Amino acid sequence: MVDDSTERLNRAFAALADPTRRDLVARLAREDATVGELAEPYDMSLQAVSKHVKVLEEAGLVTRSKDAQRRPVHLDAEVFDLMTKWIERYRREAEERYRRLDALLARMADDEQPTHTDTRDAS
Amino acid sequence: MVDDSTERLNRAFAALADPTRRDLVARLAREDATVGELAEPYDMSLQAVSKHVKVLEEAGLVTRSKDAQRRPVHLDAEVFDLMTKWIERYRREAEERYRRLDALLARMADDEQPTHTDTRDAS
DNA sequence: GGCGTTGTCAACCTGTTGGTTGAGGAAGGT
DNA sequence: ACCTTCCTCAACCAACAGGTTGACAACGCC
Repeated sequence: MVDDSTERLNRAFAALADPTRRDLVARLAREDATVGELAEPYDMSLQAVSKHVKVLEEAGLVTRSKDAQRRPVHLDAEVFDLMTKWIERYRREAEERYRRLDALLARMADDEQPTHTDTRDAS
Repeated sequence: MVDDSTERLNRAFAALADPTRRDLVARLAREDATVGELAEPYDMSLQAVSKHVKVLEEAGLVTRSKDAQRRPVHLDAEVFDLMTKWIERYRREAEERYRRLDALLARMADDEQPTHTDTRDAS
């Protein structure tokens, strides 16, 4: 058991790494659509688009009504949360650290300010 | 020209699709590190980690001081913004649409509410 | 200059991805 | 019952990704 969210993030990020799939997501954000409708604008076989949709589905980004024949694809935004939370966590950590580094550098600059250098050993 | 940010998003999402690379990012969020330090905890050759770092670098997620020999890897959070903006944009669109759909359904339910069906034409 | 440390480059292997074509399954219309 | 529409499945292919090992480049230290 490799931590379930790890696998979900793997799939989610991989799914969005493809520009065609990002475009599908962008369009599905506006309205549900069938595979046929989704395929129309691309210079690509229907089967290829079907595969892309399958990837999105396995990534949990998209669901399909069991409706059959006309089975519209629907965007499920939940996994997005997982991704943004991951990203934001480390972005904040990095920025926080950067902020602290900045403060440290500022303090060091202050310590250098006095022209008479302090040579005493602090121990 | 395929829109520069498309290519950047391709690389960024692809980079984070790998759990080892996400772990590298997580560690680099806390502190800069050399390739050797980064490689230590993994059951994987140094060369493999070096490749991962290169992928992160080409994705713009990480920079290296030209320092040479001891060339610490440093997390650059800027690309994160691009990703979260992309994700949040479509998540919001989807949620907005969902909200509107909900409202529509609520209205339809209201129209059915009265037991005495109103047959007058509203025109 | 020679040596250890640190990291990259190159070649190679294997599995996966993104596309193709061809065949076929499942529902609805007539 | 049959046709059409919509979609998936299967086989195949080229390209890429993630790992390996081996060679070697760049720098700091004696």
